[in-house]
Amino acid sequence: MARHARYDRQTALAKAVALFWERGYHGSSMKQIEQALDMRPGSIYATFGSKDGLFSEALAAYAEQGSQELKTYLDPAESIVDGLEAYLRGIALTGNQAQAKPSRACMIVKTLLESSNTHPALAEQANRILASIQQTLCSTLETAKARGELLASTDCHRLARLLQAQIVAIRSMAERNLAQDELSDLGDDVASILESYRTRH
Amino acid sequence: MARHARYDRQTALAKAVALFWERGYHGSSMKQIEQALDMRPGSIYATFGSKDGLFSEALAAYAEQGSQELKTYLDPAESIVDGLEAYLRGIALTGNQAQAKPSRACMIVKTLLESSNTHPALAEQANRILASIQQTLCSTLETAKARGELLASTDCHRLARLLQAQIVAIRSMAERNLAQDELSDLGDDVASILESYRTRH
DNA sequence: TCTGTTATTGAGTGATCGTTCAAGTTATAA
DNA sequence: TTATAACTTGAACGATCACTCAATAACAGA
Repeated sequence: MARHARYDRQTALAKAVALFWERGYHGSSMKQIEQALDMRPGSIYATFGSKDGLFSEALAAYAEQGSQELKTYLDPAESIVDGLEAYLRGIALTGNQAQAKPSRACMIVKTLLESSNTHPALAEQANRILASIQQTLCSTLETAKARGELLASTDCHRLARLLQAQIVAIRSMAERNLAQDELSDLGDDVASILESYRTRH
Repeated sequence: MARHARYDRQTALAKAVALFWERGYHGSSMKQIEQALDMRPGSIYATFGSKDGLFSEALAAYAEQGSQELKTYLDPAESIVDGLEAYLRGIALTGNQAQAKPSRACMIVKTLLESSNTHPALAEQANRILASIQQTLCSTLETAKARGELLASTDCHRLARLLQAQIVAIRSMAERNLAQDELSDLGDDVASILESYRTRH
């Protein structure tokens, strides 16, 4: 029919995630977006509709890659609870990651805190994503409980909420300029919280 | 000598705290600041120097009132650890507060996450405040340990860091649209983390 | 090669950003 | 009363904001 698109949508989105994650919604100007995506305003608006639309898609993409990251800890683990503890310790590590991330804190939480009183639509999306993650954690914990990893008295909904709070906590504390060992100690301490819900052998 | 100032500096600062806490640095325009403080630009710049200067003073004022709030939990408590647990449960409550707060999340954390890659001076200030709070928590825990409230094996520096992470977690989760009982359950679960560091009687 | 379709370009839109400052107002000191 | 110092005012500044659109370029099918 006609001309090919010069830009790959997924590639552009990945670059948008990096910029928005690093600088936030209000902190990222269209000028910076144009530079980061190597696209001119017309192309950006033709592809994503608006700055809001681009941010929204970027946030969704970030959430998807975040849930994949959790899976990479759960899959090779001996047990689900082992995997969850490894995940908590993993996100507390700063040094050993090959590719430096745009920000240490979670983009979803950054978005929630930034937009809750300034941009209701974004806040609602962040809320929906967090609720979805909590539900995923809950299902994971239910499976662990069915496998006998967790005490029969465990309320998985409550524990999922507590677990999400711990993830938020580590990622936010990681944005501070703490020493590596301080942060990994925190990771250990947080991971050990799960131990009190575990069945003893 | 000359004319009186029409504005009380502390009153203006309190209004600035409310606005910045609610909307963040980038989300608050000078127009909104003028309206919130009922001051014209010239007066604002004569009094606070710049938007940055005003925000910086507002953040410091917020930190001061935040540390006072902790004291109101510690002072009447039977023990230090009781007071800390009451504080954790208290910040998880949304309903019973007389005056509605501008935001549920902590302004210091909001500032840290918003400014870490866009406004180094603000991020540095947020970092310093958080380090100072952690030090205060550490001293408090040291006292509790000296009184025999905490296990002799307790590393107070680590526990202070874990405690601060829990405060950050609750306040950030409070920005979600969770039901009141969900949040208070989280407060209970977080408070119970301290129990494992407590001496048994 | 020509035609139709779609993508890209980038100068330009009005609005708003943080900030300035000359002018006006209100007090005190002489 | 007068002079002077302190404070307030608000129009206006250049820069930047998110966004638009007519012109141009690059492809496909005939």
